[in-house]
Amino acid sequence: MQLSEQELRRRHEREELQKMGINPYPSELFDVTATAKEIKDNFDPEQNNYQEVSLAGRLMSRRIMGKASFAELMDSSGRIQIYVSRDDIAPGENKDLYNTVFKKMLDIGDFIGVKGYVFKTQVGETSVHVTELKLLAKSLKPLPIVKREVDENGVEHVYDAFSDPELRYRQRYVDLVVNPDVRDTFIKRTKLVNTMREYLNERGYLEVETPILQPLYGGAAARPFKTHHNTLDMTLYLRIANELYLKRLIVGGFDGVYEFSKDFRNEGMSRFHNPEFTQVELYVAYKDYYWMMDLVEEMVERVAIALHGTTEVQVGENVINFARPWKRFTMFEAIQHFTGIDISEMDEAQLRETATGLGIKLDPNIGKGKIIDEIFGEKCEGQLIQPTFITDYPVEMSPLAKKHRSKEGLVERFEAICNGKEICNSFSELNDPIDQRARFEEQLELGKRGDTEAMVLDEDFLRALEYGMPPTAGLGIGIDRLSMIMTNSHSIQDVLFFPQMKPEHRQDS
RNA sequence: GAUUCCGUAGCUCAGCUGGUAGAGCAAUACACUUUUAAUGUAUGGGUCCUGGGUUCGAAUCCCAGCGGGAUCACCA
Repeated sequence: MQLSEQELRRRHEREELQKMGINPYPSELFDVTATAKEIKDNFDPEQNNYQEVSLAGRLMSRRIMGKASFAELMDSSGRIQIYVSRDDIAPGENKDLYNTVFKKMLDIGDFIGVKGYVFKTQVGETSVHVTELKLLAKSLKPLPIVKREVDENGVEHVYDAFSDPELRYRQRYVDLVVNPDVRDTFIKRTKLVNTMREYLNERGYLEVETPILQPLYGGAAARPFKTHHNTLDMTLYLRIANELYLKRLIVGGFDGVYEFSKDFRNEGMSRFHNPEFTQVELYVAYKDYYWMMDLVEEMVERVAIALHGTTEVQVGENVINFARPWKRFTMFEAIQHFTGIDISEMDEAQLRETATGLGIKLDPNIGKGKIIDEIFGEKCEGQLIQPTFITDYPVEMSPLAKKHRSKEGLVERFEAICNGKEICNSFSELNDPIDQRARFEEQLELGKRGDTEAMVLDEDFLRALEYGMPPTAGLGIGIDRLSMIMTNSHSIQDVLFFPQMKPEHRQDS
């Protein structure tokens, strides 16, 4: 590995510091008493508070003016200016700590700890006047230098942004250091999950864990990742959904269970798809899908408020309002609304003709349900910007959902669509074991005809249903998708710390 | 998977119809004790993604590969 000039110099400095008796990586704790944000929010020159503070972080910029310097220290809360004067940090005869260590041996990116008192400079910048300075960890690679200036109109200008997407995703640690927005996005993501978890816990539902390594995959239409257990000498699959295990727990007598889970699907990648992604799935006994719509509205509204303080969220060009109640359309109503065509009474041939007439290209092998889904996907979904529930899906698309209580050929299912994309999927769960077996068998037929995403028959799940499962409402929410909307992110890679990428260098195998 | 654009200094980018590499920031040296994209002067820093080809000569043109972005298709 060829080292750059700057890397060689920093390595040299590391050695020089050691020769001076300064450990560039000391072990002992550094007692932090304040953060940058806390000081900037609360310092008041009249109260003369924060006169003995201790804080730690990365050195992010330096402006050396001879015997005194200004620098920026960045901790987890943000940046604060520090003022370092030679005679304050090195009061005796020996000025090495300032002249040599601070001015020459320290670099942007190094972790330092400082003690001192807070004051405001002549231009009014809250700053820490440093009386003691200690190196906490030497940085050997130069960080990208991103400069920001706020002009007289309060508009921020960014210079030399660290913007190369490849570098940002591959070296997320660097992205996080120099791009504060990235940090905010991920804090919001965690807050989103926490808000949901609190909501579900308040209602008494039990957070559980179910297997990721499964002998049979199920609960969704997707191609799985396959792996192998050596001792058992058997094939295992990484889960594509949690549904079938969570329903087993409802059979077992829990009234409400949920799981935040990483799921894995061996499919294409795009700005909406990563091979591993996060869902929350919830199953509640004795409820139906109407009840679940109310829950989704309430929970997602609460997430929006928790993240933004309001139900309104800017997403791209649109302002999306998550305030309850959301619009509700059956799939047929939505299609009629956006195309003017009532397809509710059509047979397969009429549907095919209608779809073709709307300019939709259809695979000749697909059946009635799939055609309806195609029409909806092409003509409706993208136009649904404000959160909207779409209900009552064709039975062919939903092998785990209960048949509609009154509408032939449909199931009791809904999706919430927002910003033209699905954010959740839910149904009254199918609990008739005979019907469930028939639906699995239809899936097997699809599989035989070459559908690589068809479900497999899970005998143990059927056995569980035969013991009896109460009427149950189930829900899945894509956490990554919802995070994208809630943080106004264009790509799923922006809401995953470490999105999947090809290896940087091809590995010779 | 398809189409298309991109890959040059630590970062952001110039580099024309081919003549052997530039800027700003960062770095180094000096000056400067309330600056803030600090400033001034000077200096160093490159596998031009990789491998072939054309040519007297390739960052530039051609071919192949690697990596990435965008859009589209499948899917959450």
